[in-house]
Amino acid sequence: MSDSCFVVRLNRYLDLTPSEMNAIAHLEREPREYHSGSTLWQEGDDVSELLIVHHGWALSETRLPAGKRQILRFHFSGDLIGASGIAFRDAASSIVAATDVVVCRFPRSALGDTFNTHPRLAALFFAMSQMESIDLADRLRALGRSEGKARLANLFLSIAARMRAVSGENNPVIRIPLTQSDLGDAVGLTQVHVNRLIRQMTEEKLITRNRSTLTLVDEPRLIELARFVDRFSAIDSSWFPAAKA
Amino acid sequence: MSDSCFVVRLNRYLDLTPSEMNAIAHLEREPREYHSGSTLWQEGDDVSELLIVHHGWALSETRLPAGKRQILRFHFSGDLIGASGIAFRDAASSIVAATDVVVCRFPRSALGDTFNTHPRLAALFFAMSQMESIDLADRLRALGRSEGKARLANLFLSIAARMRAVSGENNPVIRIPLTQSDLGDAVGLTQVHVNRLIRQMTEEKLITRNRSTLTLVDEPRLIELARFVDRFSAIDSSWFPAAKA
DNA sequence: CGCTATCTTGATATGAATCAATAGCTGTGG
DNA sequence: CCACAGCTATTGATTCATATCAAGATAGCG
Repeated sequence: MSDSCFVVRLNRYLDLTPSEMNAIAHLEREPREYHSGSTLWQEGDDVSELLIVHHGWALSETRLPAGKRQILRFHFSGDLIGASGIAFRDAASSIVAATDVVVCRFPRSALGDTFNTHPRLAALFFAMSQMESIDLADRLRALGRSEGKARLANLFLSIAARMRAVSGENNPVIRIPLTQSDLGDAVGLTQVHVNRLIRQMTEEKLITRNRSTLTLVDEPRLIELARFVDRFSAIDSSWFPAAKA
Repeated sequence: MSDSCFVVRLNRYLDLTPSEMNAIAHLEREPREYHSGSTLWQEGDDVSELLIVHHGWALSETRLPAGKRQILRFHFSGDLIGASGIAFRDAASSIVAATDVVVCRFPRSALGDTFNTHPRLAALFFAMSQMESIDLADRLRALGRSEGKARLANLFLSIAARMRAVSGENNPVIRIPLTQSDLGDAVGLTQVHVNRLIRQMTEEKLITRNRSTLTLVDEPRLIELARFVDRFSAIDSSWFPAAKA
C-alpha cells in the first residue's frame, strides 16, 4: 500500500490516516508504461481519466499554428495529471512522455467518491491544484517580463526545487532529460538562442550542462538573476477539515 | 439569499440545492468596498482569507526587479480570489482594485467546513480552480509563442468570453477599464508598443477602442489571429458526487 | 483653467528569430 | 568494428519585433 508513489507524495503534506491511504492506493491501479516520446493523450481528446505519474517525466504541451509548441508544465513522480482536463471534457493540452514513464490511470468518477468520503483529501487535492496555478503564474511572470537568461534560470531553478521537494535531497546536480528545443519550447525561445544562452551562462560560471545533466554552479546568483522564489516546500493545511475515520 | 453574486455564478454551473445555496450565501458576508487602485493584499502577505468579487474589477499582479509588473489575471463579479493564496500562507501575488470594487471576505476555515458538509461544492470549487489553471495555461501559450498582435487579441477575446459567460449576453462591445500600460503588463509588452498595435489593429478593422470601451469588430478574424479557444462556457460536472441534503 | 495621467508618434537600440551550414553523438546493421 | 543515418548541438550572418528614449498632444479632473 505504501509503495504507492502518490501516497508517498501526499504523506509529505499530510499525515494520512490508514483509511485515507487506502482510498488513495485504490485510485492508483493499472500501472502502465509509455515510451519516451509517446503521447498519452492529445489536445482536444475527450478525457475521462486522470493520471498519476509513477516513474519518469511527462510534460503538458500545446501546439500553435506554425507548428510551434509551448510546453506548459513538467510532471514528475507523484504528480497528478488531468488537472487541466477535469473542469472540461476536452483536454486543454496534450500529455507526452519526456522519458519512458509509468503512470496509473483512474476514472474521474473515482475522484468524486473520494470527495464524498474523504473531505480532507478533497481539500488536499484542491490545495495541490492551487500549487499548479501558482507554478503557472510564476512561469507567466518569467515569460512576460524577463529576458532569455532569466527565463532559463527560472526554469532550471523551478525544476530543481520540485525535484528536491520530492527527493528530499539538495543536490546541485540535476538530471534534466530535455533537449535544447524542449527547453526553448518551455521558456518561449528558439533552440538556437537557448544554445547561445547556455553557453553564456556557462562562461559566466552560473551553470554547467552536459547531456542531460545540469549543474547549478552558482545557485545564489541564479536565484538573483531569475528573482526566483521557491514555494514548493510545504502546503498550508491549517484550514483543512478534520480527517474522517 | 439569491442576491449573492457567488450563488448566481455557481448556479450557472450546477443546480444548487437550497442547503448548498445557504452554505455559499453564508460565506459571502461583510461586503466591503475598495477604491480603484487600492491594494487588497500584497505579495508576501500572510493571507488567511478568501475573497469573492461582488462588483467591479480586481486584478492579481506581481512585481519584478526593475519595477516591472506582470498582471496575472483579472477578476470579475462572482470570481473567487485567494485561489493562489490557499495552498501556502504567503500570497504569491498582490490583489489590486482595477475599478472600485466590492468584495466579500471569508476565512479559509469556512472553506474547510464547506468541504466537509458539501462534497459536491468541494468538487465544484476544485473544478473552478482548474479553470483558473487552464486560463493561465492559455495565457502562457500566448506569451510564449505568439507575437504582440496575437497576444492582445487573445487577451481581448478571453476577457470577452469570461464576461459573456457571466452576463449571458453576446455583445461585441465590452468595457475594459484598463490603460494601455495595464494591457501591456498583462501581455508582456510595453505601453508604447501596445499603443502601436492597437492602432494597427484598428486600421485593419479588427477592433475599435475608445476609452474603456472595446469593440470586437471582426471577431472571426481575431479568433483566427489569436488561435483562441473559448473554454469558459460550461463545466463538466459528470464526475461530481451527489448533492447532500 | 490649469494639472496630471494617459495616449500618440518618431528615432534609435537591442534581444531574439531566422536562415544556413557544419560538427558531434548514438544507435543500427552489415 | 566500421559506416552510415538521424538526431542534437554549435556557430555565423542577417532580419525583425519590440524596447527604450524622447517629445508632444489629449483628455479627464479638481
